[in-house]
Amino acid sequence: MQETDIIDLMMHHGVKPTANRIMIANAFVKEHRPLSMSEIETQLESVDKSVISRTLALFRERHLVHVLPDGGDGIRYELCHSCSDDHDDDAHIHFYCGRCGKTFCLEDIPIPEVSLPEGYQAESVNYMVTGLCPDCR
Amino acid sequence: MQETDIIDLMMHHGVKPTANRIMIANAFVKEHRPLSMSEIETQLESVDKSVISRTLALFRERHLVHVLPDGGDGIRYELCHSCSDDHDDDAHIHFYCGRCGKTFCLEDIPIPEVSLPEGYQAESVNYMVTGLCPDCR
DNA sequence: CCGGTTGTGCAACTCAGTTGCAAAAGAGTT
DNA sequence: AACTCTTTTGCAACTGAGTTGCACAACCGG
Repeated sequence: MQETDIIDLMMHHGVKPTANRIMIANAFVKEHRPLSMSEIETQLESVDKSVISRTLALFRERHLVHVLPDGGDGIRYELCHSCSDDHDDDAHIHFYCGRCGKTFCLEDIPIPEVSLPEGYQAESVNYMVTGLCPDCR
Repeated sequence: MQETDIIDLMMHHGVKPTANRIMIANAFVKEHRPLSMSEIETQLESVDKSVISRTLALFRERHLVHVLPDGGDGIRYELCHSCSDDHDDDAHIHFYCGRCGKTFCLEDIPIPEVSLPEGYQAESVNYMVTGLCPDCR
């Protein structure tokens, strides 16, 4: 993805593309995997954590990123590709490596569906496999 | 499950059954769903949070509970039923209600398996559906 | 150039969870 | 029971991730 594409994406979601925001969005493109706030903080030393916090909140509100549970204990943000501007859609499984702590998207693997018991109404599904990634095996 | 069973379970996992620990384990039996630390804190006002913290760490180490991501942003602990004393096993899906914030075990629904790409080595799988529970619909 | 809106950087704050430590409770021995 | 050693408990202090308040800077339309 080019930087111009990112800017387009942000505009399309009603987010003004400032320098900080572009850097943060670029971090997702560069790593190509869901990032935690602290990972972004480490990667972008020059950007204050308050800016990162507020930017992620904004991105989330505008459906530019969505949230998924970290394999460890927190949450991660993933750049939306197929999400519309008012609805999140994230249909692939994720893999959390217990050694390096990274989370990967396995984009080719759709989440298998299940049928819920009477009364439960699903909105979204998260499928997370924990184990060792190719680099850490 | 009777209180004597809980004590047996604890003994079997090498955990000395003190009054506090029995109360904490009972909370899981009573609620019959994964609990967060703060939920336990609320339910057992008389038990100090440091005791809860240390007890959960111990339970976890001895495979009496295992951990799963909270649908929200933290983690929850679930009493192991089928886990051996040195290995966790948790093969059913979970449901997180976005309104009341509770997490439910759907014990009858096994997690559908997927085949991972070359190089990824799975250890455990978590399948979490978010939505509205029967009480909150 | 001006005035209003939006974004930024710093410091202060919050809150869940953890840790240090001394007192209390247990368990085994004589 | 008295003694000693180990484990658990309760309190207070600490920690760290994340958020918020606020003044200043950047931006934008007229």
